Amino acid sequence: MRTNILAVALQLVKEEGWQSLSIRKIADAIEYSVPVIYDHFENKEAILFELSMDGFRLLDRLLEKDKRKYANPEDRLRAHAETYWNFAFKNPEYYQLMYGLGMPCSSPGKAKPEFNSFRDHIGEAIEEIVKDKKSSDEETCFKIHAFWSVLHGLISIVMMRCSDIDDSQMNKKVMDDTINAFIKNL
Amino acid sequence: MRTNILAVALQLVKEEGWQSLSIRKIADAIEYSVPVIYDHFENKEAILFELSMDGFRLLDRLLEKDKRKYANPEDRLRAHAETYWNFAFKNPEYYQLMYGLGMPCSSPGKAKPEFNSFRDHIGEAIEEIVKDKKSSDEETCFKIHAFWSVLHGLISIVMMRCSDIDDSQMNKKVMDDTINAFIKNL
DNA sequence: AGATTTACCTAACGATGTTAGCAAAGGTAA
DNA sequence: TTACCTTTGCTAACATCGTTAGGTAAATCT
Repeated sequence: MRTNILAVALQLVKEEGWQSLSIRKIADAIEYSVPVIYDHFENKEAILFELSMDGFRLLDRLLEKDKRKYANPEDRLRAHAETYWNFAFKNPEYYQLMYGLGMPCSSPGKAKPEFNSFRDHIGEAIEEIVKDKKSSDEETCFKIHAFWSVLHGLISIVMMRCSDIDDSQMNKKVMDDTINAFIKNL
Repeated sequence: MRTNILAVALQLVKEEGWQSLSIRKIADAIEYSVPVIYDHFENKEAILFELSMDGFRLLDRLLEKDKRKYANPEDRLRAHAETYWNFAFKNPEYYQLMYGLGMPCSSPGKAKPEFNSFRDHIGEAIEEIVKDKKSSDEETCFKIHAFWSVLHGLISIVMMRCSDIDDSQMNKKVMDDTINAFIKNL
């Protein structure tokens, strides 16, 4: 039942967006009355939270794959960036929910470890890359933060249709260029 | 009246955030009944839209000041970045509304010219910087896009409390470092 | 059989955005 | 003055939302 509620909610969101998701629509879709939903979730936010966790877990699984595939930290970092990008545009509902894009944000974020999954993965790779170079912990931390921000900025601007570049291939190319420049400067 | 509605709405948002802004609260605050608001705005979204325009205009005015102050394009680009950053954190309500951070987004963005004000300003500066170097129009366009994305990513991650860095001075330093690296690579 | 727990529903509460329709006030023309 | 019309504002309602109180009927346990 719990699983069914989450699945149906996600389906509705894929069809009509976060804005139009309501408890009543979920109830209709699972063919039960409204209060049944409250037997399984404290409130609507709890449903969104659980869905966002699903998103983080899905992303984490993809990043783990990269880790197993690429021993070289630079290759791995590139793969992580690509994975992050693809995840965002294959699952925009998840990405919007996870980072509060264009919707009331469920997550102050810092609370849950899943939230930092991407940060941790690119952190590992970046630390390995800068290991040799004499880079302070603080500098490394900054670089990790900056790398994530760049990616998130590129993705969210495209996702919110703020980009003046329509072609998605081109937008991807902008990311590749930026990532390359970033890695060169590590 | 129209002006008053907008002013009161902004005030309410500053006090309690976008989530809790309602037509009825606005009506209470201006000491009129609810339908009066609909004499001046088609709906709630129109109010948000108008407020976001105010935000874009305010930002534009600050960027224009930079333009008058800095003739050197590199200095100007740095100033624009700083202005953008400061604007975001002095007016988080505006920034959130303008780019749909943690709230239902009113703007598909591309429609309004005000939306591209920042893009245009940094675009001018960047074009002037890369003028000498043999850089295609497309490459320049990409660089503009990337520069904006980097800034937006840094700002929005900090604003949504996704950053693991608490100190705002440090977050600013991350931006400065990133901007420096970016400019060096132009 | 009787008691209790489970599964589920109807119906409501309060808040939201939005609108229909009315009342009072003031100006204009006869 | 009287008749009209526009302006200005309101009350009251509608539909939708998240949420919950309380009830019913079946299933389970003692």
